[in-house]
Amino acid sequence: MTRPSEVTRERIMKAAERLFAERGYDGTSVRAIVTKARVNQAAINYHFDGKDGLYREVLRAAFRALTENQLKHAQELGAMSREQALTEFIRRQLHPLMARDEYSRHMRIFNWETVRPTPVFRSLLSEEAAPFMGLSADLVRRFLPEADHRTLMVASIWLIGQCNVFLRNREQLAQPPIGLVVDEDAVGWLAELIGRWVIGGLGGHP
Amino acid sequence: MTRPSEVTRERIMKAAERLFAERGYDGTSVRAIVTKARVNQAAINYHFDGKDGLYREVLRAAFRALTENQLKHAQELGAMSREQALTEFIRRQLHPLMARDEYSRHMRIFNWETVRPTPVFRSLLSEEAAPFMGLSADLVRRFLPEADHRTLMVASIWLIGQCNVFLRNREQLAQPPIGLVVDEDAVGWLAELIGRWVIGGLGGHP
DNA sequence: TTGAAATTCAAACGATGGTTTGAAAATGAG
DNA sequence: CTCATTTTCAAACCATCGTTTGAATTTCAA
Repeated sequence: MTRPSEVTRERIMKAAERLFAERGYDGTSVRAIVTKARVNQAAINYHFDGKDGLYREVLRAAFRALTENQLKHAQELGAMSREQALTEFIRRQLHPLMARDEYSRHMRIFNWETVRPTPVFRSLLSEEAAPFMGLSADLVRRFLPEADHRTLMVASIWLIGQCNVFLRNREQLAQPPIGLVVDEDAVGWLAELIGRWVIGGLGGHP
Repeated sequence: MTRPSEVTRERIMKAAERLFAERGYDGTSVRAIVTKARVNQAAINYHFDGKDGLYREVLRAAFRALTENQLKHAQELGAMSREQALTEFIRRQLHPLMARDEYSRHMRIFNWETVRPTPVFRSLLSEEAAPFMGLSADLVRRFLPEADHRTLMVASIWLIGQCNVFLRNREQLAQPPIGLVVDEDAVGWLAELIGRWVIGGLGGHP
């Protein structure tokens, strides 16, 4: 059974996630959230102990969903050639380019955090970023088996960052004078292209 | 002679630049600005016609300084080998890693804009981004002389984005569990490393 | 020195922010 | 059904926000 309190909680979370992603923490008012969620003004304080508490909850949920989604397909990469695995990893990173889905909403919330990290985010990152970093490191190690720890780490970060420009500036890039519109087909093409460059850079055989 | 109005204007600009970079537009109040600048409350409205006008001014100044700084050294790149030029370009991009200087403050203001671009920024970008993109495109073209327009453009964007992860997440990366602290020497090392990967990816000879 | 223009200032304004309140309504175990 | 608990609600509260006001002060050409 879904207790009535659960449905308003869920409504608030959903509305808040969208608004936080769109306008950031400072940019969204609790009044905007309760209006979008069609709940009472005081509901946020009752259920989440204030705007801060709600944001913390939204952030945790986004983080969990995001890492789960990436790690879920981690084992598949092990079965591929290193070149295939790397291209697949990149393709998955580029996925938010295709649609304004839940996934890309979570990414947006994270983007706000990279500009000015909240303490919640900092701890979340230091506690749970390891598996994701590890995934990238595993991919890189197959190309640089003899690299020292520091180089390997930098390479992992570098790999993670390969798609960021395209993700972060999607809207700007779509407009003149660039005009780079990316549909489903184009994502595959883009992943291939970036994949080839990354593989070449790491000394693979594209 | 420096008119008295000029010094308060300058004080406001300076304080505002720092605060906007640190906390973003929504996160900084005009009261915080006037306190930091040690000017009267109404000064912002008198000199800049409101918070919006001040922000516009700060943004324009940051943009101008940033592009000038890159384009000023553009011609030097032409005299180098393509590999040298590309590494130098990357080193220059990594420059803000070294110190909390004016340059990195401008970068931060831009980072806020990439999350949620203001109309001012949009127009600024569409009007004046061309030369900077062109610089990147020139570098890339020396490696991909036969690439079509679309590929060349994507490659240019890709090149510009190579250093973003390190710049944007500097604070986080410096902390555990990564612990990537970057001093002046390390920037050179990092530029070499990234340079080699990019060159390799574009089919050069690292 | 004079006087009009430019600039500074303290105070207040209206709007919006997050949060609190106390009562009303809904819920569900006994 | 009963009644204690949980949940919703409209209204108000208080702080902060960006901006305005009108007078005081400073500036500088005449």
